Amino acid sequence: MPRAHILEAPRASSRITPAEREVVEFFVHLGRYLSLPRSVGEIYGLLFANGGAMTLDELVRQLSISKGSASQGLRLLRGVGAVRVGYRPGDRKDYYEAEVELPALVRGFLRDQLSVRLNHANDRLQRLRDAVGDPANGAPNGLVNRLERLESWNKKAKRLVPLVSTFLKI
Amino acid sequence: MPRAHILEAPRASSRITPAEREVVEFFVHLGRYLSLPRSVGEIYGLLFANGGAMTLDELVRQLSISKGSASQGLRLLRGVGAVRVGYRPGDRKDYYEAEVELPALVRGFLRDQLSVRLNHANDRLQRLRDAVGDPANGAPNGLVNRLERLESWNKKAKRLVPLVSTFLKI
DNA sequence: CACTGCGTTCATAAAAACTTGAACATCGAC
DNA sequence: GTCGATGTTCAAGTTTTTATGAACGCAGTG
Repeated sequence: MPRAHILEAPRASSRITPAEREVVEFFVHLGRYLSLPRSVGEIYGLLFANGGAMTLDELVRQLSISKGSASQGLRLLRGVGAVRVGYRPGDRKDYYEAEVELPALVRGFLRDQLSVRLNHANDRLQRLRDAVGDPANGAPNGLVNRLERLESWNKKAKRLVPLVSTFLKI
Repeated sequence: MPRAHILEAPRASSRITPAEREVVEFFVHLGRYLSLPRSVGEIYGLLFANGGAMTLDELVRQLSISKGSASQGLRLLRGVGAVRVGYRPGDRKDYYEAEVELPALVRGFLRDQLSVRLNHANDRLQRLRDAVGDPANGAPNGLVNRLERLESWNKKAKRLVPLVSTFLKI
């Protein structure tokens, strides 16, 4: 058994700098508004701070998170277009890089999340209005009317999406 | 001890109708996208379905939720402008009513939530950029630059808010 | 073939969010 | 003043979400 160095801290291959820590915390904080897990904010934050491409392994070590968290967090971030994966010839590792262009991010969100949800909500609304229309269900006065109004708002929101896209693409 | 009626369900003073139940479920579902607690969706949903003004007590009974949940949920909903409180002469109860005008709701959200957060984020960003600017903090190459870009996006988002307001006010 | 490096999966542990209910404060009525 | 009705608060219990790490699958390499 080698000599014990009890005061020696667990060694990370490369420690993150105070500046990086600050940026990571900023994105963790920001992520809270979007109900994102802390680990996701940390991963994106470190990739953003670092600027270059990093491997899953580096993220695990430098953030002291588990491989599972890193893998799942990266999947989510890839899913919304917030990180890109890169490859290097003769290297089996995946290299992750933060997408730092807000327009690209928002475009991805509008396209993949918001529009889908608006359509989904519209379907549900139509079915709801029909179900409520049946007199047997005892709908309060004016309810069908209020639901129809909801539908018209939904349509308006759908029209808003491309407007926002245009504005941000500038 | 009175005679037991083991098959008798607990009696609510006035049961909600199937139509109302459907509407409640719709808003619970919708609330999940906004990360709102189930109880909040239920409360808003029932107020929306009902159309009229209801007391905290009625919400508690008809939704079978606790007084605590109802009180806290109503506070949240008041906070974002989704319900209004009304009074009646000679009655100490508060009467709650759903705000069903989307423009009013979104205006409230943009004004009270989004703008505040954008400003908050901007403050944090400026402090972050300054901290990161200090060479002692070991910032990676180009980080200050990326942070400045974030700031410019933040400003762009702020400019977007009135645009959306205008569009929805139509 | 076995072995190793890399990423994913998933049962379980840990943490966070939500709900409950009882205690409390406030306001009028008596 | 006491009493009852009403709404809020908060500690404790419950449920949901997030993190962990061991097991697994897959590709290359030898």
